[in-house]
Amino acid sequence: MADENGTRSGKPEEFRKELEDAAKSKAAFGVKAQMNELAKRGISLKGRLLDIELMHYLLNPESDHRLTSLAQTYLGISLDEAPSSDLGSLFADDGGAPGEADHTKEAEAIRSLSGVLQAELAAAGMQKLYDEIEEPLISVLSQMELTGVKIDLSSLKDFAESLRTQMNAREAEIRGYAENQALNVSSPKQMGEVIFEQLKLDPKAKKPAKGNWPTDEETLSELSDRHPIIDALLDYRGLRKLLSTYIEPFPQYISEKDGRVHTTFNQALTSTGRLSSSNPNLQNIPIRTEQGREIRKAFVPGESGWVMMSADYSQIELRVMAHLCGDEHMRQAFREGQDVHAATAAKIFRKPVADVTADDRRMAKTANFGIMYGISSFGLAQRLKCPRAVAKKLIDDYFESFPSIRSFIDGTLAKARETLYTETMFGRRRYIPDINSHNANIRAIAERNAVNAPIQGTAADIIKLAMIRVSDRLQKEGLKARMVLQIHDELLLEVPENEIDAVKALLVEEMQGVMELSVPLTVECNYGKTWLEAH
DNA sequence: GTATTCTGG
DNA sequence: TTCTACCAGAATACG
Repeated sequence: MADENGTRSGKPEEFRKELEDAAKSKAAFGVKAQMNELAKRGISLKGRLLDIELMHYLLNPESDHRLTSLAQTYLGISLDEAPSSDLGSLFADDGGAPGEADHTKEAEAIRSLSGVLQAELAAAGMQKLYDEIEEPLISVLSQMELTGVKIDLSSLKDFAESLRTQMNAREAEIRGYAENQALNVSSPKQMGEVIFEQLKLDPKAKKPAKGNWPTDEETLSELSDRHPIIDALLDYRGLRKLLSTYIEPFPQYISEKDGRVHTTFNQALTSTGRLSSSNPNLQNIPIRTEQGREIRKAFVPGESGWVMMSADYSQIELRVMAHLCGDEHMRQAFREGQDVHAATAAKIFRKPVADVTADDRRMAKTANFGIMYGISSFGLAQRLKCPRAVAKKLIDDYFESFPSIRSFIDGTLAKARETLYTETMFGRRRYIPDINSHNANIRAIAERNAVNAPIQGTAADIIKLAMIRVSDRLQKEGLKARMVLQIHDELLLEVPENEIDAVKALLVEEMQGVMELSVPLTVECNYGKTWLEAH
């Protein structure tokens, strides 16, 4: 941050004026964090935001974006480590305030880099992606981070106590079975030895050459008939996870100023263009188990008379794939609002939809996801717990039923081999340097990444654009409702009761209308007193 | 610091 | 012969 005197102008008031001057471009490294700090001091950063970290993230999402590396690579100059967070670097467009001579070397580097990287973006066809998606998203995310979300800890107290009691009982039970009161039940190494060496629950299992016995859920659930220690351990782990990850850490994240939790949305991190969330991660709050869902009940509106509202894209990645490959059968299924996994099953098993069994559907659903992730017959067999030959037949039938999906995959791979990158509908790139590797395993991983990145990345582009549109609309219409979280295909808002209808309509309209695909983008929107009820 | 495990999309 | 579905973050054990 700038010191109290301002670093560029003589007086703090002049500095504020420049920061809030929409006609002045601001270049910086990591604009969102600086925007947050300014906002806390009542200063609203305006004007073009040339974030060199974000620009470089677009140029190559998986590379190192540190300022020192960028200065070295693009300018050939060495900067000191531990860069200052001095806002003196914010000004891009002129020589600084009158009479100001001592620009830091770092600020000069940032200024130069902003020009160089903009040119690189234009050359790569990603100027619009920056200008129309990532740059406007900075202030949307800044606002979401500053707003935070209310987590009602008092509502979790009794639940936490109950979990602790259950967990302690399970721990004692496990130590009893193992006849070892010193056993660390949380140690996979120790539990592996108890299960496979002491109790010998799987006589066929061979000790791994290196490392420990595997004790993950998938392995253990196979053995649950053999001894009650298995279910006790799985139960213990589930309880412990909830307590140690989703309940006990939260008090430390609650701000003393507003009593809310403020996550950080990382905008320049993932390989595909998704956001991530950290400190705390609010994108992996449990929902699948009954006890896990209790946690979502604690996510509540900050004011009485408000509700939580959730709007999520239905099957967005599968729709993106249907659009990208142009498969007529899959597109038709979506257009007609069919159950797409059931429709897939009908096609690959060559039977009417009415005859599709739950098991047919489950296999087709697994296959659909598998295709998007660049499946192998071995991988599909493992997931379906079926013979590899059966899985291979399923994949063959799948591609025979959806030949355009195979063409899409082949075309994507061919282009990647040629250019060494793939791109989303919006031109976002992911480089695939190993696509021509002579090592089959490395090449296979690269191919899976190449197939998945345009699908996952296009979905990420779509929801980012929707966030910008929703934020604009809320502001233009003078609504008090505010976005608080994004969870990849879902937006969570808190909304005053008298705005419910307006916000619901606005969300559906903006999210569905982000862009026209050859399949409809459908959004489901619900609200309630808690996040759980809104979902 | 790495490995394991589990949470989400 | 080996490995095996994509993208993440956090807590914990252990060397």
